[in-house]
Amino acid sequence: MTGVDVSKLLRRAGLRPTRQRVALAALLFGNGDRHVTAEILHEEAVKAGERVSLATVYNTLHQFERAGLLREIAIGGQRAYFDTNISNHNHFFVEAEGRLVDIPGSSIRVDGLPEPPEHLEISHIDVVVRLVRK
Amino acid sequence: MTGVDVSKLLRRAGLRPTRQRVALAALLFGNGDRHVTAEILHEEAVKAGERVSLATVYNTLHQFERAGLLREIAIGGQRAYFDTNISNHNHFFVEAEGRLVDIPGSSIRVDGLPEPPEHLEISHIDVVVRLVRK
DNA sequence: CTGTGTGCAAACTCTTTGCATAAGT
DNA sequence: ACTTATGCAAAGAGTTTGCACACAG
Repeated sequence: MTGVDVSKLLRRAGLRPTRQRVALAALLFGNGDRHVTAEILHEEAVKAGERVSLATVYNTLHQFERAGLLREIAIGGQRAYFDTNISNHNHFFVEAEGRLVDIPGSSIRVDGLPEPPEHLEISHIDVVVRLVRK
Repeated sequence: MTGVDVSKLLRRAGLRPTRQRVALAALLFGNGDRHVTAEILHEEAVKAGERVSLATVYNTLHQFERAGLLREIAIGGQRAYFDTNISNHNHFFVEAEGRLVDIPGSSIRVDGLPEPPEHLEISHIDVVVRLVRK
C-alpha cells in the first residue's frame, strides 16, 4: 500500500498528513508521472469516495507546489496544470484535447540563449511544443 | 501620421477601420514591438482620450489575432499577453514585474525534439525563459 | 488540549456574451 | 440603407479567501 509512503512523503515535506492530503497525494504520486488540473484531481478524489472540496484541492496543490512536490506548468489558457514530475523536462501540449505529455529532460537542448538583462538571472526555461492534428 | 497606414493595415486584414480599431492599432503597431494585456491597452487608449470599453479591447485583440496581426503568448498566470511581433521568436519573462522581453528569433535554437505522437504535428514551439532577481 | 487544516460560500479576477445603439461604407 | 462594430452590463470560468468547525499531534 502506498498509504504509509505518502504519509512519510508529506511529513518530510513538513505537511501534516491529513486524510485529504493523503488521498490527494496517493492519487498524484501513486501511479507515476501525472499532469492534473485542480478540477480533474477533485473529480478523481470524489470518484474514489473521498470527501474533499474543490477549494481544498486548490489549496493542497499550492501547498504541494511550495513544498517542492509539484511544479506548475504554464500552458496559457486559463487552467493551471500541475506536474508530478519535478525533474528538468519539457512538454508536448495537444491543443485539441488539453492534454500534456512529458518530453524526457534529456532529449531537448536549448542553445544560443542571450545574456539576461542586468541584475536578473534565469530561474527556469519552459519549452512547450504545441501539437495539432495532422 | 500613422492613421493612413493603420487604416490600410486593417483593411488588408479584412477588418473595417473603425475609430476604436484604428486607435488600438495605432497604439499597438505605431511604436515597434510591444507586449500588452487587454487591461494595459485599454488603459492606454483611455489615457489617449479614446472612448473604448474593455470588452471591445478584448474583442479587438482576438480579431487582430485571428487576422494574424498579433500572437498570444502563454506565460501562465491568468493574464493573456499579446505580442505585436509575429515573427518567430521567444521571450524572457521577468516574474517580479510581469514583464515580457523579446529574444530575437535567430538566437535560440532548440535541438533534440522527439517525434510527436501519432497523427499529430508540431504547430509551434514556445520557449519562455523565466527571470528572477539575482 | 492546541494549533493547523478543511468545507463552504462568497468574493475576486479575467474574459466572454447578448442585445440595443452607433458607426462605417 | 445595410451591415458590421461597439458599449454596457451581466454572465461565466477559474481561482482565492474568510471564518466557523473538525481533526491531527
